Amino acid sequence: MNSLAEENYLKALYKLGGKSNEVQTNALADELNTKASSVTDMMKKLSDKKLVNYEPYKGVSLTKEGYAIALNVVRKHRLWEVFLVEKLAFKWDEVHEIAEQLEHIQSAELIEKLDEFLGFPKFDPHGDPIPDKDGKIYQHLEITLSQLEKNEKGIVIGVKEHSKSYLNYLDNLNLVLGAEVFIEDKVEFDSSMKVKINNTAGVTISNQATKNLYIKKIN
Amino acid sequence: MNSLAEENYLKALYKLGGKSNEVQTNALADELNTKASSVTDMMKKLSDKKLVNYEPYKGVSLTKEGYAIALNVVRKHRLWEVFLVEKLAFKWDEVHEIAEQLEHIQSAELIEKLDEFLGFPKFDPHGDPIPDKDGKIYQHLEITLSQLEKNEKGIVIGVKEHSKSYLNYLDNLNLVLGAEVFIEDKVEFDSSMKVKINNTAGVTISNQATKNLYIKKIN
DNA sequence: ACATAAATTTAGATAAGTCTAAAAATATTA
DNA sequence: TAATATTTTTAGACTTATCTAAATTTATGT
Repeated sequence: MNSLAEENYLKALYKLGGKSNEVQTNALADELNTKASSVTDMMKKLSDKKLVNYEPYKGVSLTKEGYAIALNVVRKHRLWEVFLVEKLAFKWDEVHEIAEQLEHIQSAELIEKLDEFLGFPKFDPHGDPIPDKDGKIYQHLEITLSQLEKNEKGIVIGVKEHSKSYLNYLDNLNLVLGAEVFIEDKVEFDSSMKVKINNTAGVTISNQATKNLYIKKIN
Repeated sequence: MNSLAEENYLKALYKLGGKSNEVQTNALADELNTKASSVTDMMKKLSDKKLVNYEPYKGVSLTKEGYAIALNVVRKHRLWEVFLVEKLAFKWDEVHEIAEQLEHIQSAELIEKLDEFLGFPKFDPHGDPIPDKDGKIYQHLEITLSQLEKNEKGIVIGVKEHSKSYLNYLDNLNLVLGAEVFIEDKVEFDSSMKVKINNTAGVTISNQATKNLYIKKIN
């Protein structure tokens, strides 16, 4: 069994380095709001447990086993987020902190039953893929709204940036998962866009916002 | 905010001493599977935080504030048990360990929403009362099956003993919440009973089993 | 009431996880 | 490439929660 702290390090390692990329000590420390020296300590420990590949001064990456654990934590986090939004009516900008706690509950049976209760969702409320029991991930193409051209249409399928303020901003525009967007115009100067959301009156959206929204192009 | 360990001590204090009864150091140590010296340490800490009344060698009891925290942990535990049984189809003998983890999730809003999602249940899957948001408890009368007389009838409303083996034993007899029992005979020698469960063929049940089952008498 | 037993507390140690400050290794740049 | 800057690690300290063993207090029995 791995401690809460260990799980959080593995998850951060997954977030920053994915399946096998090297991550720097400082990057991990930043991600976890801790100090580099604490990271070093933990990397030694995780290395002893064969959950990470660690060589002093050379960065760290997940081992196969560490990856599996990290992915399972991610799976739990995202399933709980679906539960919170779909069943308990939380908004998508309110669920992260609670899921950060729920993701550490230890019970394989609980998660399988929760998965079933939720209808085996493939994506969480932010459009992030939910790894299945065997670690398989249904990743969708990463086209952002900013990449669409004038007169093209798309469906919102996810967000790249997860801050509360951004999610809240999108929510107010009705730019939620499943919303239809039509590009009325693109402004070359600042790369902002004028779009129609679900066929309502057009609004202008900054590049900062459009480049963080994943879209599926439709006709 | 209180640590997980602190919450567990408060909960144990509630279990053993209720709202305000004194609890001995060793009793607490037994309940928590820890050592008396650890209990003493924690009592000093909780006393500093004004969550318990503690005088060396004299035992401890909850303060008003400590009681409120303990009761909230109990509320969370029991609501999660309802969720696990009613929504995720766990059996009543499988939920305790998972609820022991879930009870420590910190989010008042989560619990209010969960309560609503579950339909504001008054009792958990073992018949234990669920304190409401304000700490009110709907306690039902504590009559046990062993107290019924020959030819009397009752409805199972709860268990006094929560061991997995006992719960499993009851489940196999269909002696679950809501089951109807009719006393066909009482054996004076060993206080065992011959009962009909939901009008099926009579079975014999030991005193050990009948004295741990809460019943509501009916006609 | 005095000796003994039982319960409780104190003292000091340990493990996990974190921190600061200093040392060491690596990277950058003039 | 030598000096400087950046990154990382080491050393030692701290906190929380726990333990063992010894000391102390309270309870019990004759």
